[in-house]
Amino acid sequence: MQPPDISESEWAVMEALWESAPQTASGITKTLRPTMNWAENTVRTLLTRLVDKGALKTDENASGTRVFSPAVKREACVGAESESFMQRIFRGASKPLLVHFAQNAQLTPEEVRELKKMLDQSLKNQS
Amino acid sequence: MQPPDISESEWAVMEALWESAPQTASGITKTLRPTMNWAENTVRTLLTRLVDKGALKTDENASGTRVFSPAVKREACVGAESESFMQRIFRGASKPLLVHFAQNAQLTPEEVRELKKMLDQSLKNQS
DNA sequence: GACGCTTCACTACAAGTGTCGTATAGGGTG
DNA sequence: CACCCTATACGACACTTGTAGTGAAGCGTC
Repeated sequence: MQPPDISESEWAVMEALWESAPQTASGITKTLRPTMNWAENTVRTLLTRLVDKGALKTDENASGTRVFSPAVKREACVGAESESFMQRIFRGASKPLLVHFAQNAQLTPEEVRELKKMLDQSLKNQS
Repeated sequence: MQPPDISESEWAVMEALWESAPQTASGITKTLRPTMNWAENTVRTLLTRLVDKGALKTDENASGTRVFSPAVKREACVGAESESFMQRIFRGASKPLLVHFAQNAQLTPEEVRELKKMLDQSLKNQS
């Protein structure tokens, strides 16, 4: 049940559905129209592939049209992607990664405060 | 001069060269042998592709054999990859990303201290 | 000068991606 | 009923990636 591998375009589709589900194919197309300017068939292909991969599940709505919903949690996918990204670029060392993002992120003082709190928390939970 | 897109296998090759350059094709193959168990031709293909992409440059050593060196800095590539990763997964918001990694990274108290310092620094440099 | 190893340029080929187009089937409308 | 629109399934096609194999070219040796 590990989150499947989700490609970049597919990710956009997943986002739309994590945001609001279930949706029909044409609904999703409309949702995505402003950002990705895809033909409906493109979206449908992505949907089919995502269903194949087990990332989405389908059902029928009242009028008998197929609707899609996520079958995997966003957090799980984010976690998996992050992990593989970290392996790839930082060979598993999270510190340099955090350093990189800490240096390059434009954070507000507020966010910095929050993050520092999180870091402390992470120490405690580690036990 | 933007860092080109470097695939996963290609990263392994780049890492070897960032670690020590210049190297010959067979040298790199030997360097990588323990981790990736690739045929020399596989490595050569990756090298050719990386040269095509402009990520590597070549020269000849004393004995007339071709040697490869990085044409792009590791930091630049890490930055580019991180940026595109962040766009893809976090839609540009660095905070949730940092939150994610801060929560999931197993950091030592030492590292936490260091990171908190970095975060403070990043605020100052921002101005 | 024929032979064998190293180097290198080409070619190969299956999966996965990005982007659709076509063809078909079912339902609502005049 | 004839027609049109929507929904769905399938096919298509070029490009990238992973992972090599083949064949020629150069040089060190017997």
